[in-house]
Amino acid sequence: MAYSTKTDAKWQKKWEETGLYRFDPKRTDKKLYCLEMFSYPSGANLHVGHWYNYGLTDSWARLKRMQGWNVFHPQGFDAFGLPAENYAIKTGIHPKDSTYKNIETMEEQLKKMGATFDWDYEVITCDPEYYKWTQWIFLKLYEHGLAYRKKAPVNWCPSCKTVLANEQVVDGACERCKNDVTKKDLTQWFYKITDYAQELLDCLPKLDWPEKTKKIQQNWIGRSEGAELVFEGADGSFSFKVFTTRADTLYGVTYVVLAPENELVDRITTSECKAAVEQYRETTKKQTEIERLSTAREKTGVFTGAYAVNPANGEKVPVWVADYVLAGYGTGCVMAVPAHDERDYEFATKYKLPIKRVIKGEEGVDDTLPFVDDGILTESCEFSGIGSAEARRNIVLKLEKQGKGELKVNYRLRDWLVSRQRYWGAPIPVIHCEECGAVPVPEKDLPVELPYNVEFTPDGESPLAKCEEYINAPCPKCGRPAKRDPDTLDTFVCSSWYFLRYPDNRNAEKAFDTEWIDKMLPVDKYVGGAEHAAMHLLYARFFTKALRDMGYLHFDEPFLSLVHQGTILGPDGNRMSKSRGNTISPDEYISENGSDVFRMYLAFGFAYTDGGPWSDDGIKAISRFVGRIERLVEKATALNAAQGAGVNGSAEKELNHVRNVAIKGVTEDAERFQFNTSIARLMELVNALYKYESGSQMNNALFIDTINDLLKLLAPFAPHLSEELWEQMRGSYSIFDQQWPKWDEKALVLDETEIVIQLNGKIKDKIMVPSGLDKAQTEEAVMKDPKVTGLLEGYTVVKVVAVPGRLVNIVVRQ
RNA sequence: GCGGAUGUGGCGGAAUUGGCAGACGCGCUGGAUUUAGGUUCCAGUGGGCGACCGUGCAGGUUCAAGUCCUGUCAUCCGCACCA
Repeated sequence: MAYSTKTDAKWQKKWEETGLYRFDPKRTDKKLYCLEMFSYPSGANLHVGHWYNYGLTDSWARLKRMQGWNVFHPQGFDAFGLPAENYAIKTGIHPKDSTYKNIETMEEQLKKMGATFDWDYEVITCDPEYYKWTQWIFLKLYEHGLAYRKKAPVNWCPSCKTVLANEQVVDGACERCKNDVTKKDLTQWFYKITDYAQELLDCLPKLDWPEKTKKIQQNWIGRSEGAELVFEGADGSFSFKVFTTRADTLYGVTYVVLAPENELVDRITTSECKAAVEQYRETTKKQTEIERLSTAREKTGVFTGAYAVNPANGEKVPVWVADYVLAGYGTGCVMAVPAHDERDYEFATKYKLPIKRVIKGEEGVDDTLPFVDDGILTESCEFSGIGSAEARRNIVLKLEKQGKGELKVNYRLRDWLVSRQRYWGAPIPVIHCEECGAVPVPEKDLPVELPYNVEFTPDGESPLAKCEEYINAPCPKCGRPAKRDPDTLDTFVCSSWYFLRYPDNRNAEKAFDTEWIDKMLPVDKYVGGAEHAAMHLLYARFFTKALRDMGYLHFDEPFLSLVHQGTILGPDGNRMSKSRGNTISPDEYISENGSDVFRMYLAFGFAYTDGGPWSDDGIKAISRFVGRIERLVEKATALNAAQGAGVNGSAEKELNHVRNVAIKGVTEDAERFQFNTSIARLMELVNALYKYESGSQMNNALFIDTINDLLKLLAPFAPHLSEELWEQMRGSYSIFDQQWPKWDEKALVLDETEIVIQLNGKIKDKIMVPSGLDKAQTEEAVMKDPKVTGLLEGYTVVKVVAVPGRLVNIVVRQ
């Protein structure tokens, strides 16, 4: 019977019945935690991306298993989120109902993939048993000062009366009603990830992660060294700090700028300027972040009427408000040095503010303004004549003595806003009491369960706020009537610790057992999309470090080794999308060819981390390859296995050579997620077996033995097929309990090696020499070869470069 | 605008520390099997008649460059004035 979905079903059943992939909790010494980023349970079937991520990582896990590792390979669902809630608003189907239904479908599909997932350890983030502990972590963070409340602007659609996610704002307008979106300040919960900014940066070099991902995180954290300087109001009624990396340009400050959102603006704006400033602030609110931060746009701003004093020289400079200054970065105030900053230069030119040079270029350097490089100070009192680098330090040190400045490291990273004005998420376990303020829900009362009966229609309030039986609760401290926090947690919170829950998913007493997860973690291999390079991966690292500092675990990093799969594009080379009509549905291909053919095509047709365009022709090639293997097994099972032994003649040696090259190649390539070349080595082995089989004499034992190795090497990539053929070869169940083949170094070396002969770097000929010659021997063998002496006639040899086993380059002169 | 990545036959893609460019496969060509088509099996296949030329383009380093250096172009992806 040829391989088909029937084969898939047969073995999936047997694997399940025998519990083949069950993790053995007793063998933690050889544990290997292999994890793919879990998925959102959408209503649709598994798409090619799921297969590419899960199918091939599963192949890697199978390889590791056969190498003797006790692989922990769990799976679960990131089940809270916006799509289910939007779906509910549209159709009236409750998010809980649709989500659990989708999970059921998806589980079924994932099982059909034939992966080694151990479903006993499944985690679903919208289960109260899970989010109970998401809430518990919130309480712990709060207890340790890592969760706090502050005001922050949200996108607000005045017409829908609802808060919008960035992706729901299209060109400054509400996605649904097309009205202008503005900003609204709400008091919201934050996690203090900035406390860990430095450590998150410091630990990056040690991680076995793609360099570009580390770079993204490094940029996201954005450490910059500079200084905080104090500017006082000219009338002495106020003061504020600015952050600058260019303290050396302090004497060139001709104005200062506050972010429009800065609270100081209200206090300092003079009555004559009030109207203009207010109007400017309103316009700013309507800008989307993209518009506001666009470089193409002309800079705008207004004068507040107030003046501040330059702490270095006592000069009076005007205070402006402009939206090119961001409230969330640094102090939200900037000292403007138009002569030495492009943005300030542009702004000053437009509003006719003075421009004062305080830095000269070194000898011969073009220092036309704006001159933003380091140079020599000028017009800067006692600092004139010294270099920028030195001045940056000295100027701050001088101000420090007067209490007007200090050296300071600033990070671009902002605290993580976790409040969402949504229903379908983990409720924030806090009760707001008029007397006692924000009171955390006591641990014993967790989980704060999400009520089922709520009104989703957006009307300006969090859906939970309108649910009377939910929102009203007695204050845990004083017992008086109070109200629950109406918001839910960002779904990134749920996914920031699921890998900690997997190994201990049934624990009803704790989020996880410390001793146990210290054994099970860190995750040894984490595989998922590059789009999570900044946020998810940073948040998960932060959670790990925070929980470590609270003593709940004792490792520093959650994911030791990380791989990003590439993207499979449509056949036209574009990103797959319904609107383009270029989507590929795995289901049709699988029912026609079987899941292993589909998986192997994904393995063979692409460089794993690059991805690329889909091709139907590629899948046919794999189908053919499977047929070739089946016919080999058919031949082998008809043979008398007792005939023949060892590796003797040259044909046998050649087959054995290819076999060992394949073992080495597959072992090393699959290890580093280079599945395409792994399959190529298997194809070579199959070709060699055909060639051997067509020869005049056959050593049955060698042939059969080689086929057995072939099947083992194939097993990770085509698990059902290999298990089936292994059974036909009368191997004992299961092939996945067999030992991974080891290669024989001796068999990798042929008797003779081909050496390339180059003359002045150009290839002229090739000769065979005995293998294993060293440099001098290679040179000798080549130089006395008649072919070479012939080549050299009429030339003078200048130099000979010999590379053993590869080539000899002879440098000659006429 | 800034940052990152990529660029190799007709196509997908291979090439340890710089050491035979194009592994493996698709496609194509030819042959065998077959009544025929398909399937299967075998062989050939970067370009050029050739000396030679070929890894986006132009330089450079080296006995030797797809690989290292400088510049440049194109495509894709992130981030958005970071003071």
